[in-house]
Amino acid sequence: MGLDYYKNHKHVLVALDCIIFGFDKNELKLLLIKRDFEPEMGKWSLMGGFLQSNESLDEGAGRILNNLTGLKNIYLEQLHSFGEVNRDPVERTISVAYYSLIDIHSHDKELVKQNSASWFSLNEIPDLIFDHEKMVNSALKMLRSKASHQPVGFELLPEKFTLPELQKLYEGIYSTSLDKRNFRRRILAMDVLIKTEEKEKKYSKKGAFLYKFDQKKYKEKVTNGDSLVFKPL
Amino acid sequence: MGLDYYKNHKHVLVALDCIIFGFDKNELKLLLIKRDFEPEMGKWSLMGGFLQSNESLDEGAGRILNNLTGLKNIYLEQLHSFGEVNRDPVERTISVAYYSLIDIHSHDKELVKQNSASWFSLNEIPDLIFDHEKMVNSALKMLRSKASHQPVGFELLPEKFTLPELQKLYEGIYSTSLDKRNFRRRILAMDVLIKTEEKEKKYSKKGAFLYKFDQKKYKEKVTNGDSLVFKPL
DNA sequence: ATAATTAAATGTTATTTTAACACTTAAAAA
DNA sequence: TTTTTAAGTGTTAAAATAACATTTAATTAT
Repeated sequence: MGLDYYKNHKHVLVALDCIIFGFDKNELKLLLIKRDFEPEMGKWSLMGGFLQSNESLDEGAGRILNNLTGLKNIYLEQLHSFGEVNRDPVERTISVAYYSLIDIHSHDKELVKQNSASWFSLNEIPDLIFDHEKMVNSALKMLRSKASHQPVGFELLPEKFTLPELQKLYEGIYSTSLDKRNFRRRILAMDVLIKTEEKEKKYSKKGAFLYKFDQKKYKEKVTNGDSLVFKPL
Repeated sequence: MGLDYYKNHKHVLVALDCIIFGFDKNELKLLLIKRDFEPEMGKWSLMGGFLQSNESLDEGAGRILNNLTGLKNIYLEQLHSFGEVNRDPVERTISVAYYSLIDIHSHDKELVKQNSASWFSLNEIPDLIFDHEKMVNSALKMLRSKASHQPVGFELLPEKFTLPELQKLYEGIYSTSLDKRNFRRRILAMDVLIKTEEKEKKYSKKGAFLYKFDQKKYKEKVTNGDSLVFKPL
């Protein structure tokens, strides 16, 4: 072996695909694009692109997410790399999949339109190209697992949100229904929420108090190694 | 865009690196190789290689693991892909890291010698090339997380093992000490162990009963969606 | 033969956590 | 002022957990 050992190996294309979650009208949703290019033109797929030579995998995924939503500094985590030999019919390509949680109301709707993208409820997802369905299932599993031991749910909500909204979100993530009293007790016990004096009256006459996620307290807890297990179930 | 869209992107090398865990003398260990090729000749690194065009990522990782240990059908899971731009000084390379759990006494010692590989205790790991230390830390974290909700520990032991040995293993994985009575109660409560009539007398005069892992029962439980949470702590 | 040694094996209890459950309150609308 | 709607709040029985010490089986030494 030696330096030219490297040259004797096949170089492959590296794709980055993003599973983008949002939450709207009490439902967990996914942002998909309608391909206006070959292969599989006209079919639905995850937003993706190819790794460029001047960027890391994380940076590439961030760029692709930004291209579609206009958002920066978004919750984005690597999910898994998919590398079946014939997963892309055109050419050997491995895909590094990322999943992202965004506040569905904060993205650039114009960009989304330009990319012929739309949001789909989890139970209305169309057929997807290649192995993208596998990626989505894997991401959903990951999201569930993550949400049960890290407060990631907040990433899907606007800065201020009510406890009933937060509960609906967790119910969406786990496709289940939760007891209101137990939910509130547990989520407040995590001690990373700040109650504001404002009320959101969209959903009821009484109105529900708005809360904010306490980033600072959360980071402190992480630093101290405090457990942040949140089992909504 | 179109078919030749693919051609306009840089193709990169894809490496596969294996973090190989074993358990010996009450310690969790890692199998590392001394590089006899450039770059970084003479330094320690994870066992790795490049993805070939006729194999999937999983298959490639299995091949590399087999090259070093002679073992097949080993517990092997994808960990994470590492893709910093300059992680490999020779050429842009992304590495898909896998971690593997093997019975340390079952591998081919001749092959290991040929590859100038050795086993290292976790607290005696030498400096590693590139970003391999990051990979090891990440794998250890993953192993801990996995072991707490799936009975992966058995992969690191021979077919038959005693409960004291199993406890030592978990203590190694979590770098902690556990109460014998609570440990036994919990591990047996999982109901995936078969007690044999044989005793292992290596460690005591009385001898400890040997147990086997009940693959069949385990798979049943997985199929039924039974929870298999094991919190040794 | 008996005693000493060594690690394996075993159960109980107080404490904490969890899950199940129904009424009251605030505000707007009728 | 009555009705409507969803928000907000506590208690309790059951289950899970964590803390803890003695007995047992077999070998080794006397």
